[in-house]
Amino acid sequence: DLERSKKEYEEDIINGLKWLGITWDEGPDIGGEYGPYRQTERLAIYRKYLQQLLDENKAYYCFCTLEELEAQKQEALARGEPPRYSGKCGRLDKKTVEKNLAEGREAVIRFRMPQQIVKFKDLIRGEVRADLNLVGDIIIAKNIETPLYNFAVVVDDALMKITHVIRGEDHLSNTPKQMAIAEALGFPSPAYAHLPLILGPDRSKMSKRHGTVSITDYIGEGYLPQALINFIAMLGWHPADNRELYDLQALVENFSVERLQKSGAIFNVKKLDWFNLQYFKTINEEILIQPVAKGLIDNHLIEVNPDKVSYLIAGSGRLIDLNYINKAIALERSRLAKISDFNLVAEYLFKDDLNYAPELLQWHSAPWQEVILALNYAIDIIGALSLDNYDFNSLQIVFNDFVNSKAPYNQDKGLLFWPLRVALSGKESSPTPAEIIMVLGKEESLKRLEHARNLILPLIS
RNA sequence: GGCCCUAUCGUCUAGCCUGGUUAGGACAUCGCCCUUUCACGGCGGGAACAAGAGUUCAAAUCUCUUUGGGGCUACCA
Repeated sequence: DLERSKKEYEEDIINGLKWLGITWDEGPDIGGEYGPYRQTERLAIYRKYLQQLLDENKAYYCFCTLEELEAQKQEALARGEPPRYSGKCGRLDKKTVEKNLAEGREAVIRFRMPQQIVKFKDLIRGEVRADLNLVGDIIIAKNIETPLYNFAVVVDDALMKITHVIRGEDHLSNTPKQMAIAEALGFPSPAYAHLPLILGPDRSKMSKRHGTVSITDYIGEGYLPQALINFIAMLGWHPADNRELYDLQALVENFSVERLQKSGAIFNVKKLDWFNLQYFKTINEEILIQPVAKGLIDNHLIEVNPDKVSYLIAGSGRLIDLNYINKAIALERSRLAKISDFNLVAEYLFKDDLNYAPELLQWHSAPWQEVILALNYAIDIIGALSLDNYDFNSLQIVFNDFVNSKAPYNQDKGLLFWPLRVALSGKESSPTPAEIIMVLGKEESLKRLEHARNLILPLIS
């Protein structure tokens, strides 16, 4: 169908498969012995076989109008019968057909469906039987130049020497038709395996209305190919043991058709996220820097500095470099399941005007005086330090020493740490203050603490 | 409606073929620990054989029926 064969769809599919790490030996992008591989480029081939069926009287022209067909269909339905073509035009004599054609009447091509019960062995479902009497003479081409799916794939499978057709269960009922066409053409039928469908949360076939369905979209959402492959594989296949993590190679080594599932599985995003986390944990931070920087730019949190090697915090003009981003990633790593989470969870590190209610600074409704006191202590401590000489651990020790030696903090550390956290991050959940300080640096940290203090001052009467 | 496929925790599933399991694992959820918050991590809990009948000493497992779910029913693929 020309409507669907847009170039961008093709590229979408090819890019998605490549991203997943799936390769192929032949295809529209790399050619091969059995090409061409685009159905739009195989029209001459289909025409030849269409003509063959016509010549052998295994197919015929049908001149019935859409209106007639619709009327018949409704009639059949009303009688509670399966709607199928009456076969009327199949009984036309040769002269009439030629006359009609010569007059330029519109005609589709129908296949004379053998009236029999067929059985075939599906690799997943075992023996499947279908009654072709119920199907009727299906249309296999809109005209000699425009073949339809059920006919075209049969020709393709045979000519391309396809041995196994593995596809969705939604094609199960097409299989007998295709086998009948193959037989009429004198082609052998490939082995068939019909996979269960992936379902949306409402248990119906997963589609656009369920949200994200295309690989491209999952790439955009920051998922890792290993996670998507692993997750989808487990949706329809399961090993005998309890192993969960399989990369593509392990899948290839261990896969077996026998262990394929028969019933449809609901696509559970939470589990996909878990798989992603498993692989995300193993990837090196260096690899994350560029994609994360790109995400920050796309979200207008930072912009590239004219010098091209550093970045500017949007709005404030604070200068940061890749090392800063690197430290930020390390800091938030455990809160990330995928790259795109970073913008949300680490926004405060790339945004200098934090918006939070002053009340958030109060640990268990501590009085404002206490909050001010805590902020002041912190400002003194940090102000006296040269952070270059510290790392997270040694800075944490400085704070711990202070807290342990001073009441009331030795009784309730939150009294000190909570206001710091909020002042530094603007949030109630964040890494520990010492960690944030090591990323922000002395200057920006002090600025944020002072800002918090200024926020409170007017509240004290 | 007709035809076809299918049925174990909320979800993905192991077990079913070759009857005898405390019906196992993972995600999610809940609780506890770690802890200044969150996350990570560790430990633990609750949670399923769709229903009925039959065969059998014994049924998730074999047979039948019912019910549920899904797909197809195009001059789409």
